[in-house]
Amino acid sequence: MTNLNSSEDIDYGILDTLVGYKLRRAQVNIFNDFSEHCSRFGITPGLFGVLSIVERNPGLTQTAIANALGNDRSAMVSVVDRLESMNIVERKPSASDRRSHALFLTPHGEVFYKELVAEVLKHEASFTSLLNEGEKPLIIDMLDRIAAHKPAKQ
Amino acid sequence: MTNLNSSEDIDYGILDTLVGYKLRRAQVNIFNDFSEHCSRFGITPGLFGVLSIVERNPGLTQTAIANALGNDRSAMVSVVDRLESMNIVERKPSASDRRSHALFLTPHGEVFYKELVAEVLKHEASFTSLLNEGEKPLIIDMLDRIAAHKPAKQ
DNA sequence: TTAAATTATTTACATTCTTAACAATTTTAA
DNA sequence: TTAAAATTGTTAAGAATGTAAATAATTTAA
Repeated sequence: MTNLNSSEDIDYGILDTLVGYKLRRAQVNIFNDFSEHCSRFGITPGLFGVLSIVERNPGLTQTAIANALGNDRSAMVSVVDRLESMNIVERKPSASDRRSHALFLTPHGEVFYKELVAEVLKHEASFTSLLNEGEKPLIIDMLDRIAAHKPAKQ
Repeated sequence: MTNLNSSEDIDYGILDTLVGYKLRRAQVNIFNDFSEHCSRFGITPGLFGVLSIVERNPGLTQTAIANALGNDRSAMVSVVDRLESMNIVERKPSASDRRSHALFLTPHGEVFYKELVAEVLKHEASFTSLLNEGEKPLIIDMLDRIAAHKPAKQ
């Protein structure tokens, strides 16, 4: 077989040198695997992020969680609606501010989250096995730098 | 100011250890900066990927390009439509297969792409400056591993 | 105490991705 | 050679995600 137009024959040019492109390809792949692992839970990467913050920081408002995750406030509404309909999270009136909702895991949510984390850790281990000694903390450090970088507008 | 609910007070829990989460945050940030740099060209990261492949591999079919970039071929249609409407890319009938279109940069597309790459390289340099000696090839290598990993279905 | 800011929410919209279907064409197999 | 299967570009529909603007309720600041 002559392999015409197969991806092995492709010259990626500058793409092969761009961190942004490589990040994208890696992120898509790892997110797809995450979603496969967690499909039986009905949980996407985005939902898992919210759950993780709520579990470790019970009582936060929706806006605080959105800020923590770099999301827009308005996007939280449907996410929390969904998690509430799954009986995983509940909105409670905030004691200090009657405009806002404090978010908590429900008792079922606590159990659910523990099982979910076990699955997420399997997924993570599968990818971490690709990294050599010391590489995981290093890539996380580099990714933190890239995520925090705010270049001056020009 | 007591900084109530500011992101500094947030416990990210397991998220802080997940390569997938860190990848996501880094990727969103670098893509936003890419888009800002290239907004005057009307080019998104996705369009730039297609242009880069076409420039280095003139005459490829839409499906071959989609495969190279990990996209679905149906998504190529509107992308190529857009690039054609910008007079950057043109579809030509394939000599060997009357079902397919061979893609090429137009003469204007060649000039356009050169200017675009100059801007992309400025963007890239801004982020590469965050990485120490030897870290860029290393992160690209790690990202390649993560992007290529196909865990066995379980 | 008024004016400004913030919260959650709704709505609308643009993107992006998937999936399925289709006609035209090519490839494969009988 | 011919019939069946696969491939190409395309269209259409639906889901997911992100963004932006507007609103009422409430809080904060002047």
